[in-house]
Amino acid sequence: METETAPQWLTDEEQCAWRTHVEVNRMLTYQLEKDLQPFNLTMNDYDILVHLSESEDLRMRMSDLAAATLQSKSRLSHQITRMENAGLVRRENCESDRRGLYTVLTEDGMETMQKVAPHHVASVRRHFVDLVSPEALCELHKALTPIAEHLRSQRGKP
Amino acid sequence: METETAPQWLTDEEQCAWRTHVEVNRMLTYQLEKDLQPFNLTMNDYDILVHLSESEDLRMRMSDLAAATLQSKSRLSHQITRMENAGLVRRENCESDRRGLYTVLTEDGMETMQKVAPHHVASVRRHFVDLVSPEALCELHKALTPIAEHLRSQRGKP
DNA sequence: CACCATTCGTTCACCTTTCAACTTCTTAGG
DNA sequence: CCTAAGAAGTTGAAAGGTGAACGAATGGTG
Repeated sequence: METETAPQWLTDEEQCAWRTHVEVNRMLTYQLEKDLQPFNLTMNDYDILVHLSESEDLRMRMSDLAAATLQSKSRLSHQITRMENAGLVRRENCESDRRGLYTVLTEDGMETMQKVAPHHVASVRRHFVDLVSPEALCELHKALTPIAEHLRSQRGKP
Repeated sequence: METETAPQWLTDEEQCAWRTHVEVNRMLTYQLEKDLQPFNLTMNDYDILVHLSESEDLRMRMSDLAAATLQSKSRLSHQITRMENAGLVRRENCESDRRGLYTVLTEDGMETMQKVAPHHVASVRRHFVDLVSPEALCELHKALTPIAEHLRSQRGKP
């Protein structure tokens, strides 16, 4: 049985919007990464520091952190090992579930965070937020919201 | 002399828009990548096939292709080696500049492209384009345009 | 013309990510 | 309880990415 249908190609407007979106993402990632380099941090490092610093007791379970930062457990494990060696975080056993581990933000990690955050925020402003009007930013957010919801609902499906 | 100024933190709206943007990008990349996997292609592969198929004589210089796909020459060189082994492209000497090489789309590469494109477009629709109204997509595009321009102007600066 | 800075693309050594296998512990069912 | 299914996290090997260094070719300048 035939299930093929004519492909629904993108219209010019759609294609243009799509390509811009992809391009912005790649270039933006590149710039933000570059602006963090002087501090010897990657965006992944920074993201993890943010999550930890916003968590109760400055700690998170490995699995939760992996889910929150959208990466595999394996990748996170290697990543945390590196950050541990750099003194930014430390592993700590979990009493209630002895399979589990916490990643805990160290004093050093917190200081690094506080030192770097202003620069990173400035970078986000310079390359993104400050380049569009508050109204446009709001429109952008409104447009992305349904997409974010859809994608969240797709996480780890077939 | 003191050059520090109070950090311009993001407002709640700004932060929310920003985080959504980052999140969408990561999840979207993940989904598109996943939808290409059954065809044994990565987005990088696909992107290169698109660029080549849209070029005159189905060929591009390495440097131009690297610039177009926003990756380092080194990375592209490895990437093309892999794609060459997969039979999708082939390297060809450049007559007018004997330092140079062309990456040329092969017959196989073209067929792969034509086979995969409808699926990829469907994927882009499913996870992005079709989730927002044409008006919202247009707003999105309008909001991103100045950002894209800014970032293009930053390419390879200090 | 001869020179030297520059460009083109590859390579090497090193780091990061992926994937599957593995250990340890928890938990639901009989 | 005991067992089997499954979750938490790590590990190690293989694949992919980075950045500096390199050889070959080009092209503007004196």
